[in-house]
Amino acid sequence: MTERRFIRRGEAASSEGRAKGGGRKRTDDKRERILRAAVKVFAKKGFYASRVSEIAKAAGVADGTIYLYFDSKDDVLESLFEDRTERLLTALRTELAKHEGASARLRRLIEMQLGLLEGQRELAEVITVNLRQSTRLLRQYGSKRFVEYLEFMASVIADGQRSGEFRDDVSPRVMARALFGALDGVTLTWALGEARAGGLDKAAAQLAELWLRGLEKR
Amino acid sequence: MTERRFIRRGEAASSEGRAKGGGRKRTDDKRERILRAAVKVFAKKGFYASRVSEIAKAAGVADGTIYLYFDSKDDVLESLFEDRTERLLTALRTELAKHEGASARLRRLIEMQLGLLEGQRELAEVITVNLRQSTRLLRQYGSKRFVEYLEFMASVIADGQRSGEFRDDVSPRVMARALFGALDGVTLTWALGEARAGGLDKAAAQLAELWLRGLEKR
Amino acid sequence: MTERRFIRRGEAASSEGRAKGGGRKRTDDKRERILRAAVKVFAKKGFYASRVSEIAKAAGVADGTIYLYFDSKDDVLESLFEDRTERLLTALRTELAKHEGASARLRRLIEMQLGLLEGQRELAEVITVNLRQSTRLLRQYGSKRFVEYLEFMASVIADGQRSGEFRDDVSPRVMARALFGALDGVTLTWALGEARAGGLDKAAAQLAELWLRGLEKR
Amino acid sequence: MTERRFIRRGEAASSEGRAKGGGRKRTDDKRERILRAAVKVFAKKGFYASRVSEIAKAAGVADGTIYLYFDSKDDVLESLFEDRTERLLTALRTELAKHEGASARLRRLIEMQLGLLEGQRELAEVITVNLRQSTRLLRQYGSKRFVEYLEFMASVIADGQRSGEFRDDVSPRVMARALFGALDGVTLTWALGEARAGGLDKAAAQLAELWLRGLEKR
DNA sequence: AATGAATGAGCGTTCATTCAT
DNA sequence: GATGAATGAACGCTCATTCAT
Repeated sequence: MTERRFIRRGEAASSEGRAKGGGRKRTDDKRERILRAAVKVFAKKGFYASRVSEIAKAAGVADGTIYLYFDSKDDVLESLFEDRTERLLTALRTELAKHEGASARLRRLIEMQLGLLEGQRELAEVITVNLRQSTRLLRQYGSKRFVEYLEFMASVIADGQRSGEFRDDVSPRVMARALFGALDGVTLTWALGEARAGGLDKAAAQLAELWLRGLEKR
Repeated sequence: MTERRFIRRGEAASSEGRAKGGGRKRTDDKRERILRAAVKVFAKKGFYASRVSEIAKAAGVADGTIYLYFDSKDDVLESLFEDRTERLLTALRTELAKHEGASARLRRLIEMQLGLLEGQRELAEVITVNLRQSTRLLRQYGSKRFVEYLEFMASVIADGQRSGEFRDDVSPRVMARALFGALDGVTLTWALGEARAGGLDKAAAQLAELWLRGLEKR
Repeated sequence: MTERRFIRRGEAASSEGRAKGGGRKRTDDKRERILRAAVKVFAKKGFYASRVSEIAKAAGVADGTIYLYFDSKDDVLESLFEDRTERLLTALRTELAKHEGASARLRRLIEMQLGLLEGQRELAEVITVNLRQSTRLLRQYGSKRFVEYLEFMASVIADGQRSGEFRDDVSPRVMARALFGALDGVTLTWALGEARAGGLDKAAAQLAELWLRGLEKR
Repeated sequence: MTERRFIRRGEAASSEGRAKGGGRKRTDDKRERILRAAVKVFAKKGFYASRVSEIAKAAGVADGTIYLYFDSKDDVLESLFEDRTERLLTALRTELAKHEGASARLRRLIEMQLGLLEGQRELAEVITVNLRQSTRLLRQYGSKRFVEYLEFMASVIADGQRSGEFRDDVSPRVMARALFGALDGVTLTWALGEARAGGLDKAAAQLAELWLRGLEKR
């Protein structure tokens, strides 16, 4: 709920800001329009089955226009991923700063990753599924942003270990990968399945509980 | 280690058995040869970037021969996935039957899923990455075998809840998805990264510990 | 002679008209260029032995361009046939309107069908031979235009019966089919043979005489 | 009716004769079986859309077996055509010998060409349609047999001119081509259409009448 | 900047033919 | 002779990308 607003607000802010600020032309809208169209198209048909012309059509621009904003089809997916991950990361950093204690922060992180996607089924599909479809993305698994995101998760865990809240006999990185995988797996099933409202929120509560108990020092 | 043998043994058994039993021709070899070649090629380049002709070459057969055993390129991936999942499932059932208690069984499951892939980096890549590249596979996420596999995981958890070993305030299915995701995420990072020997074994121990504590009733 | 001009004029008119009228782009030229190339290629090698790439090369366009104007290779043949039949039909209607009496009109029709192909050996070959090579064309034997053409022939005969010029104990449709077959057979032999100049004109005279005597009421 | 028997008898005679006479092996049956299967398959799908394996299946032999009796797929069609044309020619020569006068003989010829195909829709389709689908057949339009057949028709007309029954201001060869085309056109329409019983017989009567009047000297 | 017609390299799949058994 | 698994050359079509306007 609240979380989704971060993204909305973010998007609004960036485009309005730019348009008004005057530094950049309104064409920034176009970039964003293309990305939004790409989310829809990729979610519906998958990266490989999606045609550049379909994205163009969905975005209301000419095929060639896409190449004014992106280097290639791969770049569209990559940019999409980078862009959305950046937003999530920004929102996370802002939000987690408000919470004290590794446990509370990890719980919030879990809630947010899943919460941000509730109601954004298409984006969820793209992130969970299509991410693995671009050869380039794969080979550099992951993009800078993704690595950054994982490192952020790991740092939350490491902080907890340092403060004595979490067991320190586990690798923060491995745990971060595992946690991301767990969240990703749940999201994937949800997105490809019925995508029931509230489904992810419930899952978030259960997962947070499980993970916190699992990491708890005793 | 031990686990890998299940697969090896399985393969050997099946092909020898058939060759001797005489029911099928030696062409069974060819199907298996194609699947093994596909693992290599898909792992190296990804499903979409892989060419049927490359698989054929790697398998030492003509391009057309592939179509004597599979309907399409998609079908090769699908069959590969079904086949390997079935083997894993069979091995798991055999192995878990030897253990008492949900905790012991869940730990063993985690060890096996990761253990079976240690040393089989290519297969690991195919299963974790390429699985999400076939449109057909995606839309039916997943294939019968995959659902069967997830259900098997859920049943181990549900058994633990029934016996009082595990908390019963979590959904076995959600937990199964999350656990699979966690294992999958770890495997993916391992496979695409350095794939250090013993890496997955260590991760398995940590994950088992975390998961069991998280599910533990108290 | 005179007749061929109908086609020439028709082509010129249509493309000029479009270019000037401005409704369509110059791409109409391209469609026509492809059709003309297809006539040459189909005539030389037959429909099945003709390669799309050969047509493209002969037309001076890229392979893919053909698919901007036609759905498939089959569609090229079909369109070719429809297009040329329509032109013939239009020319016939214009010309026959100038003649009084069923006999005179039938004679003119025979002269025109053969006359239009004199000097257009390739088109003759395509129409007589390749027409029967497209599965789609076959199954719908024939296309709307072809049926329209046969009906037109039948109507000329039926008119003659109504006016009392022709015997009325024959079926106009059967006669139309037979007459078309006769003209087609003669054209085929001519096109595949020496295609001697004036050959079809002579044949036209003989066939007109034979057919008119055969249909004459007495 | 009577006519069809020629073919039946002919077929029976040849295979029985050979089987009993002992000179050739029973494999001649196989050749004939393949040809009959080819008629069915070619008629249903056209030459190009027909698969050698389909013919083999329809004939109840292995794919490779076909190559023991024929050089290629083209050769199957060619042989089929040659074989059936020869039978028709033999039947025609036998039958026409019984009739006096060019008119009676030409009428009989028309009746027979159409009559032989009544009830043999598949063969009719193959002869009228598929004949034009083999590049090789086309280029040698026609095969020896076909030319022989046309020459036979021309000779009947030439005989009539010599005896004074027919006008001598037409070319027997052109007339033969035209007549064959007329019969072919009628047959094609019939075969691809409803193929109503008696349809060809009626058409034969009308065509014979028309042609004889058209050729009549007066 | 925006367009969209044109490009052409690239690939999955087919199927006539072969040949070891 | 008969088989049918295997072959691999061949091709229609697609679609990401370019570029003249």
